[in-house]
Amino acid sequence: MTTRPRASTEEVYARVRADVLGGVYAPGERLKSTPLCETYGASVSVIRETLSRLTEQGLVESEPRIGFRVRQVSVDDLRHLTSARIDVESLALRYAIERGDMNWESEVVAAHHRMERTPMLTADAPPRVSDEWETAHSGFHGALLEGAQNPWLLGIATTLRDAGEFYRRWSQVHEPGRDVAGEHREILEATLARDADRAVRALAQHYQHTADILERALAERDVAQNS
Amino acid sequence: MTTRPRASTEEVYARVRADVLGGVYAPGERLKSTPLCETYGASVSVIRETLSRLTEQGLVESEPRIGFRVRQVSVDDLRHLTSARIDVESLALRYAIERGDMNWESEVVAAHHRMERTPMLTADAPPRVSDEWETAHSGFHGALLEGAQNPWLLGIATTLRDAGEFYRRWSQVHEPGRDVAGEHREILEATLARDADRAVRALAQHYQHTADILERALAERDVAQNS
DNA sequence: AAACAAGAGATATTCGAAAATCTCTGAATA
DNA sequence: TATTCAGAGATTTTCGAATATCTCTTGTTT
Repeated sequence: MTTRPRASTEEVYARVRADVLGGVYAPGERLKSTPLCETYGASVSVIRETLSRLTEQGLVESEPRIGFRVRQVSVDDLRHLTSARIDVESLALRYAIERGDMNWESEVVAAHHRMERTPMLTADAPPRVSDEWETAHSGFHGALLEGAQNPWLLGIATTLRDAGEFYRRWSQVHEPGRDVAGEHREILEATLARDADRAVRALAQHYQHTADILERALAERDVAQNS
Repeated sequence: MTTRPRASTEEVYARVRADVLGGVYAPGERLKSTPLCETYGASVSVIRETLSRLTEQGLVESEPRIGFRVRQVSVDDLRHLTSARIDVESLALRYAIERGDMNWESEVVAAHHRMERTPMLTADAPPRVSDEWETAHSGFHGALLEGAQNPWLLGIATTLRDAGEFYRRWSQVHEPGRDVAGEHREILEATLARDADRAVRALAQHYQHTADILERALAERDVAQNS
């Protein structure tokens, strides 16, 4: 089995994207081509293509003739994003609960299990949310919506999730008292019980809770910056 | 007042995008760089950047190392698209009706007036839907959603609208008996009356009606191709 | 005849230099 | 002192040639 070598552009694109999403660059930070070329070992065309793709996704902002920068964050934007995300994912979850078959259910259960068995925090000091858990978490929410069987809806949900990821990774907050596992269990149970109202309520609360924590962190950061 | 000369990339991008959306290239048609370079008078990097941006939007499909092609269409895809579009726009319209201020109302009325006063069909034989009307039509639906004041939601709606535009322009069907103006008036009236349920119902019917016509045209085209 | 291999041509991709544009500094002017 | 201007340096943008890859034809082998 030969592993077809990926096109360089694809690889560089994936790495830059992961780095932007992973908080390697600060919101609003300029992304100059020359340094990026060195960092990722690619030529200016490849970097440029990557950045314009990310711009199209809203992860990067571009001003023609001036340059690219990581997208800005703000409390207002976070609120809009959260609202849109809750609305769209609720929609998709309802479809999934209505239409999802046994195979979908199994995938959801599997994804949930994977997430539960992945350690959430790293051994660092202070502890960070581990990349593995983030992936598993994303996988669980993705699996839930998969049942809606509408590629357009899924695509939209993914875009919004990525934008949310950006906020989350950047702030790297975590609330000690929060029972995230419990929130997920509630979503899972309601979904398997095919109780759409209850599942959607749980999902919305889950996202709203996260957003509230992020918003507080964001506000604190702004205060710190202005002083 | 100096008109800042747009970056060439931006101009080429806009032209290619308009052409893809406008049905100049058939769904599934390959978009080879060399011919495109000549057509638009740009170098391969500029064309490539344009195509990868359009790929990110879902208007163009790309297979690494093989090339770009105009996105495929299918009855299934149209159904998914329509469903997502109705759901998302309904959401946005509800917010708009709930939150929109007097200024928004005025914009909606203005956009509607503009559309009503623009001739829908060209003088060609057979008559086509005029570009001016398409623009005005798009403007009306855009103005409606503007009141939701959520950039994320608006962005999503725009993406879906563009994809729909692609289907519409490509098939260029029009139903002689259909009272499009009446459908729009109903949406407008219900919106101004702040009757969300009625407005959303009218909007959904409007899109579903269009989709049904397109679906029929699409099915006929497939039959014609397979024979 | 079918399957495979080699090679020519077509095409996508990558590169780095050339050109265009922007930004910032410091001197000249009002 | 504030404003304007010129120019050096930094940066983005564009270009077309060089390279890598794919595709299709033709010929060879089984």
